[in-house]
Amino acid sequence: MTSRFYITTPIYYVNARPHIGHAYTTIACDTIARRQRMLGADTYFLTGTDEHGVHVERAALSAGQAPQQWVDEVSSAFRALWERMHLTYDDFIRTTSERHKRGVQQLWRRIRDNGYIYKGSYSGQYCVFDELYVDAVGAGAPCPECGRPTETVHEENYFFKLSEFSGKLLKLYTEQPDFIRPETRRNEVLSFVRSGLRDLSISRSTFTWGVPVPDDAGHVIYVWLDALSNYITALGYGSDDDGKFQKYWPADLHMIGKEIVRFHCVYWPAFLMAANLPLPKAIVAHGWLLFEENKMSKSRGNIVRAESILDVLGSDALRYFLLREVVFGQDGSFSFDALVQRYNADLANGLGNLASRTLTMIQRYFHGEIPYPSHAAARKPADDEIVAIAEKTIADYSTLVDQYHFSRALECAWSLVAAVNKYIVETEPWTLGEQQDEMSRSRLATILYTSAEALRIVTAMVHAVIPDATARIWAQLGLGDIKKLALRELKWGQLRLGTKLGSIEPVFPRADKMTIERMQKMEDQQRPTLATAEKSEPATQAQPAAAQRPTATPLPPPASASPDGQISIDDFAKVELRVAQVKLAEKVKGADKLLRLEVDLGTEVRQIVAGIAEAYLPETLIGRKVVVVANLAPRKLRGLESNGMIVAASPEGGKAVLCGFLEDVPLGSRLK
RNA sequence: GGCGGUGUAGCUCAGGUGGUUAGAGCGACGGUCUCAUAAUCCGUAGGUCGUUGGUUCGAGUCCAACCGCCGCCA
Repeated sequence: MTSRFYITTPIYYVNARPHIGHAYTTIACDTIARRQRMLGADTYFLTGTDEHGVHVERAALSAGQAPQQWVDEVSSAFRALWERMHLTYDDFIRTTSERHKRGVQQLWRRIRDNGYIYKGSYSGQYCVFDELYVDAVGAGAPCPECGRPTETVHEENYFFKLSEFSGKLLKLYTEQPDFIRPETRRNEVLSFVRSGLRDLSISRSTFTWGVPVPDDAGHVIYVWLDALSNYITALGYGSDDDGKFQKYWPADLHMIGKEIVRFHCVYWPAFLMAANLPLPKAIVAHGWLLFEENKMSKSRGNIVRAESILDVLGSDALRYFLLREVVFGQDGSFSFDALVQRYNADLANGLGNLASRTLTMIQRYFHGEIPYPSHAAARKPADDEIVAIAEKTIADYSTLVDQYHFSRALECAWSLVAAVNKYIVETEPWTLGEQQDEMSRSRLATILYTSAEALRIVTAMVHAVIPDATARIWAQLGLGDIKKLALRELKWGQLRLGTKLGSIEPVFPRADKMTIERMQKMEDQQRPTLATAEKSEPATQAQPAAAQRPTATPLPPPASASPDGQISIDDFAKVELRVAQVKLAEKVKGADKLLRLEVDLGTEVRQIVAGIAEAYLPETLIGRKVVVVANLAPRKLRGLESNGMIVAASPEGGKAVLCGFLEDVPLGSRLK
């Protein structure tokens, strides 16, 4: 019986276009899925988009679009990118699809019929932004997720009896220590569950963009219950044809980011238990991909898209970099510099060059046919060493990669590459190539066979990671279609003598100095366009790219003032003043005058460092609406990046007085 | 504030159960070969192993306190 393997990515929220963070998760899953297929497993790889919730509704409205139109666009952007990257997913689920909605409602009914859903009422604080009920006292208390002031609400909701599952969940974590990886996430979940679980509100009635609660159209199902269900609805759960569900569920692996551990490790198993459905076998949480040590964010303007990398270096380069550079499970750092360095050192100089030199010599000395020694005496200890290293590498690599230690696995694979390069230098096949005697020819044949066979083995092993280049090396080795490779049977000596090489060409041409600039330039060019495309972000849209990246684009010339000091209306229009609300304020260490603020512009939260500490205590500012210069170029103060400026009156010799409003104004409103 | 984690060469990290001169990769520098994508290969780099105490014949490796960073929770 063939084994089955069902693997999922999270479904991506369509409030933003795909970037390399999304690509990272999906690449990791694609690698695992490809490997499982090569190992002969009947593999099913699912990804998709999460399209419900108040954020999406809001984004669509502000773009003047119907929600459905909006989500169609963004969802297709994800699929377009995945196609370009040759990601081999088997299905793409959208939460707005009928098949999904039907399945979610079915799951709801099942949980309800089992007695785990009840109608209750909630009065307290609610964060509209995060759709989150907040356990806090006092009107306007800040949301623990985003820091925005919460609203006091009284509403009827459906609740899930999460509190009844503490014991069962703890039993699950104990009996299956590998249910949650890595260990540190497991510890978090354990302490969360041990501290006691409260029932979970699983419906919302304040907006409509969601899946209606069965038999009560006034409510929509909580986005997380909606979203998590995708893992089974995509398999046909709740439909007439649930063959795939029967076949593939439970999932072998849910791959997720560390920010959604709780939903996957606590809520999801509890929902499934309540519905009497089998639980997934494992959940693996990876870390975040940072850009040069910083979190990628819209306000920083440092989100890296995958497109420029694909255009310049190709998808293999990105795949290899992400899996090799980042210790899986931990946060990792992306930079163009590191990408190019890895590319040149490992792919071009390492594997690419090994293929090139080996194949060229076989071409030159043996007319392009894999040679084999005619004399047993031509064999030397160095050859056997390579065989031993190769066999050990096959074993070690597969152990590591099957534990999702991609970085160490690739390091291990490359140790074979290095060993073969060294072997070639030490055995000097080019010297033997000048000799015509039979012994020299035999020795030369041994060396080149050994090199080519080692190359074949590395190529086969890492195919799941760098599929395109390895397919080409495979063809150059004269081995045809790499897809037919049975990885499980991979071992030394399978390369047949006489195999005719294909045409040889470099697979990883070296990247020159201009490479980084080219990618960077593409990113910069893309940003203004994206700002326009992402209509959900009026603040970003209005913000010229020049303001975000002062080094990349020349700054506009200073506003031309007339001799009497007057400016034109156009000059004033360059200053983008907007209403924002302070959600967090704290003193900057070591600075008497500075406060670090986080302000909400309605569409984004950004950090501003303001020199008002002598005039205001931080805690008095929280919740206050202020005026912000939104398109001011970022600047570092005391090591903190300030993205804008708070407008205040500055009397001579007196303390600053913040600008405010007598009437209430919506966040993000522009002053003009 | 509670719980958990973490701090080792310029960078990224290895260093079960304490034991001779603390390791690897990359980068940098010097050298070599020439089959190869100016690639390969060889050599060099002397890091208070966060700080301070303690246990021990002996601690990067155990304990305590402190400092820094991170995560989860409140």
